[in-house]
Amino acid sequence: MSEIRVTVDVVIFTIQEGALKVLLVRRGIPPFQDSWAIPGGFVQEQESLDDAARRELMEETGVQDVYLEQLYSFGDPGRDPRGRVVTVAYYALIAADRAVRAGSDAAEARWWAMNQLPPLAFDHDRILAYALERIRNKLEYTTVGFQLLPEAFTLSELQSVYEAILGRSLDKRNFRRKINLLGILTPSRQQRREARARPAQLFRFSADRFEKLKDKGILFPF
Amino acid sequence: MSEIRVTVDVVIFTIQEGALKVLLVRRGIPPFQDSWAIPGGFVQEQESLDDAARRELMEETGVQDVYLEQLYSFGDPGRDPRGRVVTVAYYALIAADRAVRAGSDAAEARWWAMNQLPPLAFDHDRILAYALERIRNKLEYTTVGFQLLPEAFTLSELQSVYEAILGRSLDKRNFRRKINLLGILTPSRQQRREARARPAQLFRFSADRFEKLKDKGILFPF
DNA sequence: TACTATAGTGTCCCAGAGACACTAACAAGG
DNA sequence: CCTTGTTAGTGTCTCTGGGACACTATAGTA
Repeated sequence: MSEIRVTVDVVIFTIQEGALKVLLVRRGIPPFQDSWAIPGGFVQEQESLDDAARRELMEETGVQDVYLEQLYSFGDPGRDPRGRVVTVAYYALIAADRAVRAGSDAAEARWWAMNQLPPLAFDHDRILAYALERIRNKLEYTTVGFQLLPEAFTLSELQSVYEAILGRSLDKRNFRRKINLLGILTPSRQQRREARARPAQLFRFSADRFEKLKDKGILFPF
Repeated sequence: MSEIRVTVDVVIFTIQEGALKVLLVRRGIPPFQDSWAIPGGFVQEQESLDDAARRELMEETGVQDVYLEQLYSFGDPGRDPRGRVVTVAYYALIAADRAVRAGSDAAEARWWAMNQLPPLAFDHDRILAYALERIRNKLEYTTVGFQLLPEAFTLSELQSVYEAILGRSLDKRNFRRKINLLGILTPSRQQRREARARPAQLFRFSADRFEKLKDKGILFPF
């Protein structure tokens, strides 16, 4: 009767070479053979939707404890030619320094820049568009941007994450003023020295100060 | 194997007596017999999730063409003691003058004020809390508030909708200034005369001006 | 005609955000 | 060691949006 196959698809974002990238897997079998698709799989009998998404993420990238959030559910009849499938889409943010492995199993997997995507299977273009919209919005009133950086980072690196996601350049002084005003960064004692340039101060995200602000109901305009 | 029952639950909001109310149905059978629940039902084989939500809304209230938006999907194993059920939650906004019928079928149904809810079945308290959070947020950057009013309304009525949803009182002059600045209301020629008081100007929501602003990427701060 | 109830209106002040240009510190190469 | 190239870091002005705040206008009713 009304039993439907339920999958989770996980849009996995990271930052590479100053660009926002997404992990896609190549389909080895029909339908949409050789097309690229968002990694996903069936929800098991005894796991929650969140757990299923975490499991998929682990299988594809080997990482745990990253930012993961439910996005939207897609369930048009006919979105999968094999039969009725409802997918609960998630998106995940992986710090630049942890996004090493791409694809544990045999399937081909690689990172794609969001502005140069291949043709996608199923309705995955819609899902990706929606994920991009969501992360752009969240960037403006939350601290998701920090999830894409290693523990210690420079202000320039943080700014380039924002620019990569928003797709436009930001004013350096205005950006730093806003970050300072939030008061959620603690300077590290160290500096990062790049070749042939002035060293930059390293900072860490201070979650405790962030929690205090959140408890007071203060949001985070960017 | 991995077939799961999928339902849609629709949180149906309206404004009555200056308060935000939600439509709940009394469960006639176990589990949670005699508890109150969000109206919902199984997704049929050949309908989209949106269609299923629309159908539920029609069955419960007899209304069509109202604001309807997907909220979130809830799928913890054990949320329904009878077995694995994933529910895709929606919420709907019904204009005050259309929210007449409550419950077409035999089941008992009634409107409950959001600040005086009865004990709820399943995880429906979570769903309701999330719906309230969503509509509060959306109120601040969209025009969902207008969906809860009849076609012609006074500024005082519009303000009381905002106050009912946000749960706090707003300043009359600041509120009117903001509405004016948006420029999305066209004054009607008529007035509404209440007993024993000065008549109020009636306005209509002008969707065309709204669309123009939206196309320019202008959002709606409240 | 006085009383009551709701409609309608303007100013001041503060905070957040955008536009804008120069100096500082390091490395490499001559 | 001095010049050049590259990135880091810093302050002001101005505009706009939002919050706080109190009185007059118009109707009905007693």
